[in-house]
Order: sequence, then C-alpha cells, then structure tokens
Amino acid sequence: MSTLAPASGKRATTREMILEHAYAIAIRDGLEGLSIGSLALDVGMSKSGVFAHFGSREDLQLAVLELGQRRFLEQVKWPALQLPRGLARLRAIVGRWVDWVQEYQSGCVLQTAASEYDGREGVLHDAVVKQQSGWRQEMCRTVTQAIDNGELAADIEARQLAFEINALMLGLHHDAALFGFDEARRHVLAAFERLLASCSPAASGRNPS
Amino acid sequence: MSTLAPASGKRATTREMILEHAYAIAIRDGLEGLSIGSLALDVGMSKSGVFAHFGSREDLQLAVLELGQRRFLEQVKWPALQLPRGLARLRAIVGRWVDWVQEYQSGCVLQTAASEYDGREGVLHDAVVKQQSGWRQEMCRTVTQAIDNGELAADIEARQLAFEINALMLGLHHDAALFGFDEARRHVLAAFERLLASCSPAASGRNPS
DNA sequence: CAAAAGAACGAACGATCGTGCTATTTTATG
DNA sequence: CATAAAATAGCACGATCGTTCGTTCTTTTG
Repeated sequence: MSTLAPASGKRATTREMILEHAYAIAIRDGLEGLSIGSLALDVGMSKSGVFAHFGSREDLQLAVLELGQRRFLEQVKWPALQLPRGLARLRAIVGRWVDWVQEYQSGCVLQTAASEYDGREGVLHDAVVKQQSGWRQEMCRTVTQAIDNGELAADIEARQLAFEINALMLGLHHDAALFGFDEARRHVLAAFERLLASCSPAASGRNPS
Repeated sequence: MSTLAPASGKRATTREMILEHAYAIAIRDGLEGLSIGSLALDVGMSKSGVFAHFGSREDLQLAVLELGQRRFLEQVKWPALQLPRGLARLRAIVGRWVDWVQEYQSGCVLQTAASEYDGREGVLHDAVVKQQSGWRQEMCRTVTQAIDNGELAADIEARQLAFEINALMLGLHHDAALFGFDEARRHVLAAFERLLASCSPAASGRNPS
C-alpha cells in the first residue's frame, strides 16, 4: 500500500490526460466531430486503449461536456462569487465571460454542443438542456440580487435581462469567430453598459419589462 | 423540340427534389450530418444516382447552404423591401425573421452552418462568412436609411445596432430550441422595442454609441 | 521474487463514409 | 420506330467509424 501513484491512481491520471486532448479536439470540431480514432492518434495510444477509459463514445462526449462546464464555472462563476452579491458580481460575470469567449474563440464547447444537440433527443441533449437552464437560472439569481440591493430597478424581469445578456454573449461568440474578436467585444461591452443604464433604478425610461 | 418537360428539364427537376430532402435533413442534423447514403435512402434513389447530381459532398453542402440563403431572403428580405426604406422596413425584417426562426425551430441551416464552419477553413467556411457578412451589411444599410430618415438618432452606429439585433435573433434561436419558442419570442420582441426606443431621435438617453 | 490485477495493445467485426467505374434503364431526338 | 443521349442503378474500392475480444505488457500486491 505504499502507493507512490499520484494520489488519484494511474487510471484517473491518464483518463484526465485523454480528456484534455478530447476537449481540445471538441473545441475545433465539436462533440460530433470527436472520434475515438483521431483522439487515440492524438494522445499516442491505441483506439482500444482510449476506448477502455470510457464505456462508449457517448460517455466520452458527456465527459468532455462536463469538463467544459467545469472549466466555465471555474473561470467565470467562482471568481465572481468573491464579489458582493448584486451588480458588482453581475459585471464580474460578464467581464469574465467575455474573456472566456476570447480564450476559446474558435468554439466554446458549451455553445457548440448547444447547437449540435438542441434538435435531437438523447443523453447529450438532456445534459445540454440541464447545463444551459442551470446557468440561466444562476444568471437570473444574480440579477434578482442586484434588484434586491436596489442597484437595478424594481420592476425588472430577471428572466428578460438574463435572456438579453445571454444573447449578447451569443452574438460575441458568433461575431468573434466570423469577423474578429476585437470589434465584437466593443459591441458587446457597449450594449451591456447601455442595457444596465436602462435598467438603473434612477432611469425614468422603459425597463426590460 | 416539343419538350413537354417542365421547362427546366428533368435533370434540374430531380436535382431540386433531392435538394429539398437534403435541406430537410440539414435542418435536423446540420450540413456535417448530411450524408449521401441517408439522403439517397430518403429520396428513394441509389447513392450513385444522387451523387451524380452533385460533383461531391462538398458541392451538395454548398447547394443546400445556398438554398437556405435563398429561402431566408425570400421569406425575410424580399417582402420587407416592399415597405418604405427606414424604420418600417427594419421592423418588418425583424418581424419576419422571428417568423423564420419559428418555422425552422429545430435548426436554421444558416445559423447551424455558421457554428459548424466558423472554426475550420475551406469552401464552406468561406461561403458562410460571405453569407453572414453580406446579410449584416444589408442590416447596416437598413439601419442607416432609418437614420437618414430621421427615424433613429443621428449619432447611432449602424454596425453596433445591427450587431445587437443579430444577437437578439441568436438568442431567440438558442432559447426557442432549448426552452420553447413562445417565451423566447416575448423576450426578443420586448428587447427589440426597448432597443428601438433608446435609439429614437427624441430619446435623451444614451444611444448605442 | 512470485502472483494477482490492471492497463494498453493489436486485430478484427460489421457498418457506413465518399467516390469512382460500368451497365442498364429511361428519356429525348431525327 | 430507331437511335443517340442522358439519368439512374449496381458494384466495388479504400477509409474510417464504434465496438468487442483475447493477448501482452506494466503495475501493484502478498
């Protein structure tokens, strides 16, 4: 029992190493474009060796999707949680979200998966819906906290504002990939600031109803 | 030369019939999920019979993409052109665009293709970029005409507003597919109206700079 | 060091992929 | 109706797909 193995055991170690490569492939080619053969070639193992670590291709895809979600939360959510609830946290989330899109410009696994599996049914579809609706709910919660703080107008519909912010990030992703990141970021940040201004409790104008 | 053949010849006729089926498949499975074998099974022909109508799979995908673009323009752009230039036309475009998303809820070929080929290079990537940037430019032009008409504030950046409208439609597509169309439409229309209001020349507030 | 356990390999499977080639059938022409 | 031309079918190819199975190599355990 003098296991010098790195705490997690060899099995888990190589599994994570494989997942890392799979994640990189999925960023470029999507979860549907991820094949066990090319993955094995990439990690320098045999097909069956790679396959043995996941019961099936579907389980591999699921694992990659979960890795993407974990990365997203680590990079966007957790750091923002250190800021006080409300507007400050909302700004931090959006800022880090923009950085996230910049890092994975040519394909965030979560958004790619969303458009790959939104029409089909199956385990992956369910996982995508769960992931997307969960994150949306967290965005709603943060917006609600900003309202409770009095930092956003009281008559704001949290779901409406969360939808609009999400749409802006989709637009960022789309434009960054096709036309270039810099201008897309300018557009997103300008739109977000104007959106917040129109939601300010001092604003006399219309709010996202 | 007593051709009773329907004007376009048999070749073109069956080609269009095949394209129709390919379009339907691409809506569900994307252009990458479109295979000649399954398409042949769908139209009730042999693989080689279908293949002969397009020089390659890539040309088939290109043809489907072009069909999608033609459909989009027919359903969204052309009808809106009958309205006077400016704000009325912009509203018509957005309205018909929403209807378009409703019709092809589980996958507009254009958006699917955009997310499939934004990271790769090749003929399809180029076609997608050309299509997307062309349409964006048309949106910019309509916005500019509304400004020239005095229906939108003079200091509005057309590219910014066009980006925001496109982002809203991406959000509609995303939410409609994952969470249901009706609420997504509510969100989009509310956001669009608020966006227009904030761009009104009478508005004292900030505009999309 | 020997024995048991685990991890990776290599080969093969049936299927499907896109793409050629050659018949055969269907259509249009004189 | 005969004949040329076009459209489709049929077959096969090399590749790759996900998956299974038995063997070999490596690691851990007693």
